[in-house]
Amino acid sequence: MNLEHRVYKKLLEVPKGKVTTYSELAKAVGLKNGQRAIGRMMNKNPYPVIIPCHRVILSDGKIGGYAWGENVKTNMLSKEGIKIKNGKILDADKIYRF
DNA sequence: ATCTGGGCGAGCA
DNA sequence: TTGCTCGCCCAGA
Repeated sequence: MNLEHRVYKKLLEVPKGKVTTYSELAKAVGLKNGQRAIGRMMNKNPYPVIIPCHRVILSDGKIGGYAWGENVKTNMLSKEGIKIKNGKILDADKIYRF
């Protein structure tokens, strides 16, 4: 199982209604400062439907980018119960920690 | 609030 | 194989 799959699997641990950060995810798979690497993997996500890559946000609470459009990402999160304001989540406690 | 350098890994020449 | 670019970033100043 390569790094990408480990990342995807970790991401699947994040329950609906919660989100995680690139930083947390990176550390969870053993990367100290591989946040950008995580982002790249999400961008090249081979399973856009089964992998909830929209549940990954920036460590400062901002939504960040998204291959299909940041607005799409924002909408999806809203439907899952995450409150978003000006591109940032309101409830920091919604962030899932591994 | 803005800028900056650092950082990791996949893809392609 | 080596080298370089790019991407949904981060922490510090």
